[in-house]
Amino acid sequence: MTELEHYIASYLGIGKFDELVQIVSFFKLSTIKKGEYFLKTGKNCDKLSFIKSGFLRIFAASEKEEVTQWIAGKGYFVTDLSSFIFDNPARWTIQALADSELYTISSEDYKKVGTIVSKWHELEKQFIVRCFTLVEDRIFTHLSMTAEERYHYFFEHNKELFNQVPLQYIASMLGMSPETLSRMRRK
Amino acid sequence: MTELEHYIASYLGIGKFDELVQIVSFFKLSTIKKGEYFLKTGKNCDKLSFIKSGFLRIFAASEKEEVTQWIAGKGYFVTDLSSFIFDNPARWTIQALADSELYTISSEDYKKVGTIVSKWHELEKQFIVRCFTLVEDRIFTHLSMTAEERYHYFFEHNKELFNQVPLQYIASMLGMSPETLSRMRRK
DNA sequence: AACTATTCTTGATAAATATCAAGAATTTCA
DNA sequence: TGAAATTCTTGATATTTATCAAGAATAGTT
Repeated sequence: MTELEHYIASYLGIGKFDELVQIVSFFKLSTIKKGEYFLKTGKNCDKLSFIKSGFLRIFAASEKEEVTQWIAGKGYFVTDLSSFIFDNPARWTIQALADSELYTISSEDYKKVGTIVSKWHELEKQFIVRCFTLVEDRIFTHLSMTAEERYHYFFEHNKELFNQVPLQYIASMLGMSPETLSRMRRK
Repeated sequence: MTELEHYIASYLGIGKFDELVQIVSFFKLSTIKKGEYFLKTGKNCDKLSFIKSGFLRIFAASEKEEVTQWIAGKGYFVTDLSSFIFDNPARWTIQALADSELYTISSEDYKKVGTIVSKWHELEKQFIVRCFTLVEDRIFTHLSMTAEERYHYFFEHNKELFNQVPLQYIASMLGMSPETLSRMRRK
């Protein structure tokens, strides 16, 4: 199995191997250079990508500053889900934090998958429910933890990010100032 | 159209009226008294309810205290989504904050809907994506707003809660202490 | 209505976190 | 490689929010 087959099988639980191969064949490998934009707020997000290597930052502008919603690395899917599914204007801007390799499916091809794979909508739903649960958990961390606890929790689960991504973005994503993150790291 | 038909049509966009009527027929009206539990953490959540009247609080125990994740009122659906879809043990406890009327569908009947309504999984997926987007927005409020801004934002959008629900739960849901919420209200 | 529970408010104080400013370290790029 | 730009750290200080404690207000119960 290729890497992408492996990930899609484990995320979506595609049972039949020939279906899996068909799905994967829709994804095209491309690269994006550090600093380039995958998506800008207001545009339509017509693609869903799987990160083979590199990092992408999902963020939006608030009144005062940029707010980093998430940083996605190897093995993550990236898209503006609402824009991708409903053809809304995107709420997020997505930018490469490093040269990255992406397997990308267009929304056009994505729609075809439903006609090819039996139970696709069921599997897709289940995948989105898992995403929903993760985001819900993240709210819980904001309701029940201090900044320092969030830092530790995140650090334990995402060590790889800390050497490869500017810390200011991690701070924003954790809901604290860069100075505060810096001080917590010292300990 | 009944109230429930109206809500389900607007949330899920069911096109065919006879399908809508069939779906709604699975929902049974029942009542739950103030203080009673709709669901307890660790149990299986085998039902999805629509609130006709009243309020339910969704919460979980953290190390220190109870953390209120959300308070649902009239017009909301309540369930532990992950438990309902995957038959996991529930992560949330759900308790009535007032005598409430619920339209409830069992997970058993819920599964039948997929066989009755064409495009059900598609519609269901779209509904869950909307829920995902709402939760994502909520994270954004924690990353970009102060406690006071979150209070104002929430108050503007949920005025009805403030007279009918203990404020300590609203405070918890907004990620602040009850005293802080009290002080903000004074202004 | 009177008693009890619970919830809410308020003040005093402590703790957590943000802001500002400057210098150090690192990265970028010509 | 070296200069410029960006990012990170650190200290001093301000602001926000939490905690503790007590009394006031409200809701629940007999």
